Amino acid sequence: MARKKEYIKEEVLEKAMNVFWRNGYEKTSMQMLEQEMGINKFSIYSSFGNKNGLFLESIKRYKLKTDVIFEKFRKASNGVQDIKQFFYDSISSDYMDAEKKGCLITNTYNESSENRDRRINEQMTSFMHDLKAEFIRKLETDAAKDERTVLQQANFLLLAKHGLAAASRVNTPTEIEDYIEMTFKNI
Amino acid sequence: MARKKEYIKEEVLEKAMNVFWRNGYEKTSMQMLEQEMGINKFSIYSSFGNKNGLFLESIKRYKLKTDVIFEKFRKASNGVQDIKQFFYDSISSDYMDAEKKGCLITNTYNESSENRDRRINEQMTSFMHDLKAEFIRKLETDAAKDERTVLQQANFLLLAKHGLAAASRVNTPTEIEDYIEMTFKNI
DNA sequence: AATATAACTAAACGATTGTTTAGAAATAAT
DNA sequence: ATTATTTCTAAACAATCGTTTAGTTATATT
Repeated sequence: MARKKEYIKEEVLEKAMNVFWRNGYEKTSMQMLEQEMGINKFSIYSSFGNKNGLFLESIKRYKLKTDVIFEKFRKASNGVQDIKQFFYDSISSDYMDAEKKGCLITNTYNESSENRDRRINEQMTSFMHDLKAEFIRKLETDAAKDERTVLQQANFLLLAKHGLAAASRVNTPTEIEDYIEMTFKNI
Repeated sequence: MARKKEYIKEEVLEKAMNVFWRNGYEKTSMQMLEQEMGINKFSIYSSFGNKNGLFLESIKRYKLKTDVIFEKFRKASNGVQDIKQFFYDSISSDYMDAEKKGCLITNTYNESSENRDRRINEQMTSFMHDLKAEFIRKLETDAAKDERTVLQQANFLLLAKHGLAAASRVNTPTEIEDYIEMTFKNI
């Protein structure tokens, strides 16, 4: 009864996610998205609503993508060592090439958090919450740590991820490795 | 021979610096600056050239402002303990009220670093370089640390400052204190 | 084959960005 | 008091932002 779409929604979404990943939300314009996604603004708006909607879908897709790492992390059973491995996996070139810098969600978190779409904030909050919960679960496997220590270290590791995100943008692999090793030296 | 300025350059610069501090470079518009500085766009441009020039002067002024803390840091003589104290001073309410979040220069560093004015990048690089040099000097006072360890820990602390900048935007004072304490636990 | 509907192209929308400019107001020197 | 020079106000600038819309093209159903 009507014309066919000339693109696959998930394909252009993947491309959009990569643009957001490289440049951040604010620095990504609809013009850039049009070009990189290879479809017209009209098609973007009809498929994703608006820029916020497209970003929201991109974040959800990012979560799916990183879920592989997160599941590996969740299923592992070496306590604190798993967290360290998770840090290394997060910056591994397997799922992140040179132009995609850091963690999309952590980066977004660092962009000024006000005036943002509610649903996007929810996605970020839940991501951070899940991560923290998993940190806590891993830390708790060490019976030597009391509850206060566990919470303290979980917060520390969550913030360390911000340092890692910053590092993966400007520092060398050696410096990044140094940073991770130092972070876990007394955890 | 001519009309008098109706504002004091350093006074309006102080106000501009605070606006940049609160919002970051990109999110600060000339309209906001006009309003907060209390002078016309024409006056801004005749006094500071353009937005970049105004930001550059703001950074220089920020350096002057924080030099008090940095000098205290430099002159102290308790080695690593001084670095920790410097971290605490950096977030103290003495020089930073609730709306100014984190370190202006570290924040700027976290904003995408490309397409920026050369002179601004120089200011930031020199700030980071000076900070790192001082970290190294303090760490070296501990004879137990070999050269490699000193460099490794200096890099770690520099990146930890990014985590602190992120923390000071979203976390509670207790969490921030936890973060600092944990950072220095094994330094 | 005709029709209805969805997806396309491409231009325009109003708002906002940083920057410039024309003209009025003020002041110091003549 | 006139003149020269600087600062002011206020409007406009071109460029870009995210978003919408009018009109054409293609396809599934009748």
